[in-house]
Amino acid sequence: MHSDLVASRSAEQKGSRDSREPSRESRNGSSPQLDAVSLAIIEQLQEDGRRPYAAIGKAVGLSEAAVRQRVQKLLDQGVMQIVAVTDPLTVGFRRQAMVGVNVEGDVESVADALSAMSECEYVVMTAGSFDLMVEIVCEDDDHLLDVINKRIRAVPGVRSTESFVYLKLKKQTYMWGTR
Amino acid sequence: MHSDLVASRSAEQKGSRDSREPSRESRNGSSPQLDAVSLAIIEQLQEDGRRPYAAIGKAVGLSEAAVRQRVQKLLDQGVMQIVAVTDPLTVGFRRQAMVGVNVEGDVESVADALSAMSECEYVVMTAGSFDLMVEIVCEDDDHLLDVINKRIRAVPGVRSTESFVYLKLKKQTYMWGTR
DNA sequence: CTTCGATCGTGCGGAATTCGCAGGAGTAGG
DNA sequence: CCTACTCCTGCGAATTCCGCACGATCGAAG
Repeated sequence: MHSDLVASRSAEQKGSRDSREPSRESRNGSSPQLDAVSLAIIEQLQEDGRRPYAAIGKAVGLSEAAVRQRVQKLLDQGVMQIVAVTDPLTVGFRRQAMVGVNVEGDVESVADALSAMSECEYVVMTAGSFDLMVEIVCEDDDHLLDVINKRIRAVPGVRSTESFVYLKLKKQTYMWGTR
Repeated sequence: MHSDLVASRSAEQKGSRDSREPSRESRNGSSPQLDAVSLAIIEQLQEDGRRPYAAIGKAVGLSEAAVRQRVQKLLDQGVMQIVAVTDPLTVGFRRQAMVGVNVEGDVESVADALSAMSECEYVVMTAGSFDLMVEIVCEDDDHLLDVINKRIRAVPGVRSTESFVYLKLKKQTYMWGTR
């Protein structure tokens, strides 16, 4: 697939539209319209976030400078972030949990309130028997208890919560592009 | 805090043990025993996965080469990975869901089976009304339906599942160290 | 049809970073 | 004391990053 991109480069470049046309319409109203080349760049960086721009350029058929500019734009737009990820349990956070939340009233405002809490690492609005799913990372049991019972339940609009304490993280991947 | 580390460097270096002693005992039996310096390095890379080694070294009080060697070891050991992360909805995966799974028999073997599926991005064993929580990423509704009803439920030992389809991702962070 | 402005890619040279390797220092065990 | 091992440092050399000027394409306006 990389060779495909490379091989078609010159044709693309002088073609009228090439593969840079938006791959899909925006659904959120704020989707920054990614083309195939940016997707390929993201895919490269999902394999290795420190891969040199020149190597990425060779893989996707762009110059080093062009890759650099695209990556910078993707970062600026917030489409992508390049970070180190770990298993929190390994790094000293002893308690982690997924919390299902039921809301009365405006779900989004509750989601915003929870997002503002540093212990909430992941907040998503869902359809199903929970309105929100929230992943929280804590230092110990006391901290966990405090966050769930004092902080989350104190948010106006939170009707009820159900907690799932993590026992063991089995898989964590970020390479959707590469399958 | 950075200045603390930097200031105490020379003392640490000639001290008998310095801050490099393991911060916590291993709980999993396979935890590679991280010291304070490695934690600080991870923290730097959680802010920016492409930060130069020299800059990290200045922040944690190590030479560029030492940081490089430590980062390489952390990557080799699988303690940390440096990757690009995105909101899958932005990158063209239109359906995403959290699935709670109830298991009869060996939970871990079911977790392994689910981990082997490329659509399962995140698999964790939990305590609570689900034995497993699985996050899945799909291209569209058909794909999602297929994964949940055909693939996940076909795994031996899966008793029941409950799905929470993602409506909107509100927060996604990886900076536990920096708070 | 031409021009203007904006976007995007390329090439280049200098600065900065990464890389590999040869020590030095501390520790544990015999 | 000596060896083996681990971890850090310092230093050239190769590579990469970065800023910038220029060319090409496209849409809109004149």
